[in-house]
Amino acid sequence: MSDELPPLPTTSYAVLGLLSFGEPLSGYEIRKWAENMRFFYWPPAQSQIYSELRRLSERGFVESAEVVQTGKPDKRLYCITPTGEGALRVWLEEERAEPTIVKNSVALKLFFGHMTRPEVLAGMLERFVDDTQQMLGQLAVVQKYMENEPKFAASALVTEWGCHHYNAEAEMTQRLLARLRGQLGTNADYSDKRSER
Amino acid sequence: MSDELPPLPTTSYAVLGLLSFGEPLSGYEIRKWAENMRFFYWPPAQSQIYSELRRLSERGFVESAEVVQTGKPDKRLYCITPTGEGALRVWLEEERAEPTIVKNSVALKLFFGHMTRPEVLAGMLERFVDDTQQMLGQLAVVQKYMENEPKFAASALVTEWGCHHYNAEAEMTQRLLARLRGQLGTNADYSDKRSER
DNA sequence: ATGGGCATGTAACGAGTTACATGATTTT
DNA sequence: AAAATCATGTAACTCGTTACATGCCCAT
Repeated sequence: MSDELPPLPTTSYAVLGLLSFGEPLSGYEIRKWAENMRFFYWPPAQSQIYSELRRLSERGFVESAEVVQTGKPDKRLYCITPTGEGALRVWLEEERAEPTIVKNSVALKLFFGHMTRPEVLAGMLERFVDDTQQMLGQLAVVQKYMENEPKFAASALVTEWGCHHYNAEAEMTQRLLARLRGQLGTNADYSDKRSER
Repeated sequence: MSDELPPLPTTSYAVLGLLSFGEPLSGYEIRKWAENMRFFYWPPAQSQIYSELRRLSERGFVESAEVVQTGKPDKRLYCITPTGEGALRVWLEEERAEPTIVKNSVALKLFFGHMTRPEVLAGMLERFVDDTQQMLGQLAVVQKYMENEPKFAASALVTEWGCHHYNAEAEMTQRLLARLRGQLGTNADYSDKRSER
């Protein structure tokens, strides 16, 4: 009667999903996988991964094959259970997806651009382009790893999508930057800085 | 000595920044503005806006011109102070920007696509394209409001950037969808569903 | 011997959401 | 008469991060 467990947050399913590829993984390994997904889904902190695994375990969605010692420190490997697979499938098939969350502080700062000098904004956008291209390079590595592995067919679709995404982002930002530089001289708001000296 | 206040989270600056355009705003009005920024910065819950305003007020970054009654319920208008403007400028000019956070649960679900049928994934992506186009329409309204207002010159740059962004997103997702549909028949993993009936 | 990678976990905190509470005015 | 909009706020909670604690192995 009182067994209406609250729904799990998306982050739990992200952890659960990583165990659905067949291999048992430790918390530590899950963390590394999750980091490769940061391009489209922000990974939880290391400590949260361990607590998610405990919660998933309480629900019977994962099981820990007991501690393995490979000469290294103790290592607790987790497997997804049939119950867990069922729960994952139910989640995957839910009609209503929650909205995509974006927190782009560069965009936010540019939005308040009237409070600072255009050169500051330009520098910020330059760094953003650099960062985006770096992300792109890192994503390309992940993608190369996944394409041609049939197990990761769908996953590779996502990383490829991500490549296009960050590519487009970098290009759009560069165009924006060019426009911003073009306005540097002509903008009435800031042209008085010329007369300052 | 002990006055090392902890740095404010980005969300605080989002609220503070909205008061930097000159007009005093109430919590309620800030909420509406923040919602127009959801395209590039996820807005805090209504209740959090009020608590951020209290925190900002404690730091002397904003001041509340006392309660105004326009026939309607009480309305507390907040203004940014010179101290607040200084703090905002310092934040805007910080060299190291924090990373952009993305939580795209559609991408996440597609990443685990091996656990469900391609038709489910296709339906999901279709809905995502629809949602993206709807976002685009809403953003266009905001953008129209801001362009040509000199006060919002920088802000309009962001909304325009956002338009390109969501446009690109919709197109990329449609291409992805086409590819997914193309694989529906040829993929060995799922071709056995044909023999099911 | 120093630093980095492997490996797990706890405690305290801060960020952020949900649900609730209230009540007037305007629109349908 | 009902619903939406305006308007503010509290309490309880969950989500998620940071910092700390531990300790081994491996490479430089």
